[in-house]
Amino acid sequence: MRELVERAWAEAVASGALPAVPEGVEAPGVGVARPANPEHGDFATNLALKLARPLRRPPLVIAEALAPAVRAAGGDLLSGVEVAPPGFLNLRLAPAFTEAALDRARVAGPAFGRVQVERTRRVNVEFVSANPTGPLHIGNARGAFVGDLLSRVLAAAGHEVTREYYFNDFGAQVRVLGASVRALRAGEPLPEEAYRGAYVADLAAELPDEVWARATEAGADGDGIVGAWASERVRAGIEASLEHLGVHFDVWKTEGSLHREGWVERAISRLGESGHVYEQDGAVWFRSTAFGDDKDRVIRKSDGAYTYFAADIGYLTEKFSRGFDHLIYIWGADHHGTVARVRNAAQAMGFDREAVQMLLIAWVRFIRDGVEISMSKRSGEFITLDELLAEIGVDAARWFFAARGHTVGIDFDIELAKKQSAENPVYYVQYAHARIASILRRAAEERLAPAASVRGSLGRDPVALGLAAQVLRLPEVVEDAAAAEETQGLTAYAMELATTFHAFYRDRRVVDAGDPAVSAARLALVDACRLALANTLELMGISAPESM
RNA sequence: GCGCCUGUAGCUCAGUGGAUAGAGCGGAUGGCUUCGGACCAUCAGGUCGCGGGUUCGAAUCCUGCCAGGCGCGCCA
Repeated sequence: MRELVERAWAEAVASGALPAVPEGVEAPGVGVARPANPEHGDFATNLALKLARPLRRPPLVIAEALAPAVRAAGGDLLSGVEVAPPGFLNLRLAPAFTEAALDRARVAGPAFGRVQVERTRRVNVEFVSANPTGPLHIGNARGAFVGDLLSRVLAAAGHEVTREYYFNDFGAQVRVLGASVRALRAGEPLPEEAYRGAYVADLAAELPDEVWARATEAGADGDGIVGAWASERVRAGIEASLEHLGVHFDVWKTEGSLHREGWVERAISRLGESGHVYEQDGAVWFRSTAFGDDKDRVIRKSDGAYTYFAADIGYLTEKFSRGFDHLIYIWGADHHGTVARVRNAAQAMGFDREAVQMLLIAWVRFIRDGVEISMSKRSGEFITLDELLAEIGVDAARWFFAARGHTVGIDFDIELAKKQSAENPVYYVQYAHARIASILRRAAEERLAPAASVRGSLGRDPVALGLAAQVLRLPEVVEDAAAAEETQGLTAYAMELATTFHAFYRDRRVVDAGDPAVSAARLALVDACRLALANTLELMGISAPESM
């Protein structure tokens, strides 16, 4: 539709109906919106308002001049082009076009709503990335859902998406976990800094004798041996939890592998080639200030060990070497201080810093009985993701996070969520889907089937056309969601579509054995609606039940 | 102190340059002998944190305040 208006604009200029935008003045972008008010048509463009300034003419005059060109460009696609003060052009779709589009949507089936954006990318989405020292807890929930939701949306827009989980498989945390398990197994008191959750006791009980023997033999190094076993055990549990949420990772990457395979060393020398690496006080530094950071950053400590940041830059080069042209990191908001240094390093190594993007996920305060739940893996006081989802359900949780922007802090009242779950909007949408499925079953009993094509059969019914128009918005909703890297548009759309359907159901009888022609057309329409609901829910990883 | 994020209905949140600022929950009232009442309809509820500015037009952009969160390590 935007293209159509742009084409009309170009032709209006070519034919002399409108003056061209003067040299040196930036031409405005064409905005096409879906008016909230049905009287304003199916689409509206503000082009005339935008052109008022550069052309130095009143918007209404421009709109009048533009209207015939839009009419001509629209051909039989548009049934109406109206000028409305203060200078909007309101466009109305021809029923025949809507009918044809609906037919195409039904043929596309599960692919309806998937789009192919002009510039597709190979995208790496790294998320969760919690170190395997304990089960995922509710603090990890938001990142897991946001990363998965975003991955689904990007894939639906035609991008090639790889979901990646990064974790540390050696180092202090893993040794502490090992020491904790070891102490419990030996019946010794836990070290001061130990992990204390019930899962630690479970691990101690499950520790194979063979590992235990090797650890005992190794003495002090035994913590690492037990830790390696325990962290892999925990990691597998994390993977199982995530799969249970419908979150599947394509790649599990360890920090250790980056060191072993030389990525860290190579990245540092590559960084050195840019001249932004220096030594001071026995440590190796990256001159991050050269790119606007407020201080330089240590890559290798004076004791010879690499910092976490060193692994970050090694990982950057490793990711780019795999051919990704867009790296997305889903990080907790508390990591925002590290954003600049990583992007700076990417730039210094000659990568496009714009291709490296961090999405900072704001904090979620989990509240039960009016009290915030504090979480600490060390103390063992936390609620696992599995426990949370057993309480409120995967579908409700996914909806909850999909409906909110990732930058806003959220209060998640668990009791309230449970109490409201029966009234959760997600069930409203699922109900609409189940209701349509029920209608289709009922129709089959009456020996009525959806029409193969709705051509010529909806055109005179504004209620049917209204539902069809709502159904046909899906591809544009997906495109917008992918472009904005946001999912709230999907939940809003699903709600509106369900509402429109329920109103249609109230006003129009679908299954009517006395009028098979109308029934067939309406069955086709509601089936298309069911398809749009199912595809939208699928995009969010939410089930679309046939009955409930 | 500096940096980033947030502030919209009683609650939880959408809306980031357009037409009368929306939804869900909660509240009030009404609606099936007929395709699923987990539904529908109507009503109440707003200084869009506050003040300036830009614009034909600002919740949206700029700026100064106020409030809350997070960060500012040779930790990870």
